[in-house]
Amino acid sequence: MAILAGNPAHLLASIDLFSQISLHDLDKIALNATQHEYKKNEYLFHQGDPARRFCVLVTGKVKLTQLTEDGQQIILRYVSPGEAFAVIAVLSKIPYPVTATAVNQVSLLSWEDQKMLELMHQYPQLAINSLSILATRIQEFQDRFREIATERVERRIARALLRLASQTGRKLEHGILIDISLTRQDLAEMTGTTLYTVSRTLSQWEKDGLVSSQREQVTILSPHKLVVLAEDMSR
Amino acid sequence: MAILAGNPAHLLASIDLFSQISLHDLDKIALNATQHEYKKNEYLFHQGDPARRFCVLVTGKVKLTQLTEDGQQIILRYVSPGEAFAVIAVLSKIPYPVTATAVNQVSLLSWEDQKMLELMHQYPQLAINSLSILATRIQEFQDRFREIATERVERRIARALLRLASQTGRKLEHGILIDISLTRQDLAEMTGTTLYTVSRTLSQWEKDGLVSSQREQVTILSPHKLVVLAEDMSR
DNA sequence: CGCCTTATTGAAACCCCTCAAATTCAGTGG
DNA sequence: CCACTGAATTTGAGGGGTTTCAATAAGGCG
Repeated sequence: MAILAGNPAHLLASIDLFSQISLHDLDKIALNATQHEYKKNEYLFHQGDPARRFCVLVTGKVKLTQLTEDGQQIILRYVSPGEAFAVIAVLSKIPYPVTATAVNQVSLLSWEDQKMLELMHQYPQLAINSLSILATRIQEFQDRFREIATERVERRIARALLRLASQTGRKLEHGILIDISLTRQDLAEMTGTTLYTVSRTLSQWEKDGLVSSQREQVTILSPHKLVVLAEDMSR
Repeated sequence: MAILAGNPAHLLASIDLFSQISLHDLDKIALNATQHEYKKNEYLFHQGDPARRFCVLVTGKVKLTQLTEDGQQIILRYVSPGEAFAVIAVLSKIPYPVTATAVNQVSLLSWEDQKMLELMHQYPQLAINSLSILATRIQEFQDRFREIATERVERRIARALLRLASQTGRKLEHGILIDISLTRQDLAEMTGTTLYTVSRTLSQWEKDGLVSSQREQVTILSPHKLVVLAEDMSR
């Protein structure tokens, strides 16, 4: 809830959204931001809420999910520190199309939507940076759309794990631990399958020495073999 | 290839990308645009080409496709007049991630990428408009991602037809004609299935009086029943 | 310890893909 | 005008990847 403490402009400077903006301007932009904290599993906002704030994650992880009409849930993506989210709703003036949940202890900066629009008029670079962020995100969705449209479940799970590893992987001596609480159900909702199929797949991979999985936790033992699974073109 | 003839600023004024920009400014923006024409089935650019131009479709339809590593093709979307495309590549400074094909006779306006960036700095509203366009597009992709991840083929085909009808539908006395050349293969590439399944589905729908399909052409006879198929929640 | 959530595993059903073959259709050139 | 050709479409048969359902096991937490 507090206005930025410490050295606000420097905090912003390392974030993509604010690249190529002078420290002087960042100071003014930072003045309009408020800081929020959330505990693990707390909701930041719900799908359908009016979109009021433009958010940038500072620490922690945020999960963005969408509920289908018949009650199924899917995970759209995980947000990492430095990334902006809730950009879409603010810009298109519609309710939040997703639900945001704190995966762990989260701290974020946010701007009131109208204020952010003013700032973009004042500092066009801010709008242009947002554009390239959204552009990248569209491309990611196009890729995932292609994947889910053309690929088998096993490969999609492999890709999901690799993506997670690159975002939140922690290197251990025997492999890469995906360092968030991650259920089979979560993986299923990311890849468009069922928790049963995920469980079977992980069991098989465990036998093959590809991964080691515990409750709500996966460690990749052989990234290389997983990449082969994800990329290999021999059907 | 010609610089805009006729009344350039007015031509732009009705396009989303240029909303809330004064005619005076539009005149200057128009000065930097060039106009191109393409014949049916001609390629505007290929996936992998360096991205140089920011395009707005004036007349006709453009199909955006993506090729997978193993040679499968998917259709990402159809572009209608007034819509911008190739936005992503220019903004993120990567090669075109898609191939653009003229579905019929096409005329478009384009701006050189560097020039468009300058214009966005000069007229921030231009960047902000682009943002809300991209925001809408991401949402569309999120929705389609959810669909393809959670829904059965029949429903996905129903949705695809309804979307096409709203974009390029021509009202006839007995139904809505989807007014572009549209093969079973095309529908399959839009919905992540095979042309065989599309063919079977359309055959069944034809028996049920939902649609009437000929070669490369589909007419929706009962939009209402199709909506029920697309939206009905009883599994 | 008992409870609730998460995960595993088997069996059956089924949706959809794959392959093959036949058919229809539009365009082309004789 | 019609045979010829290649593309688009249809339809059947078979198989396989996934889902679904059910039952059991394993972990974490009060």
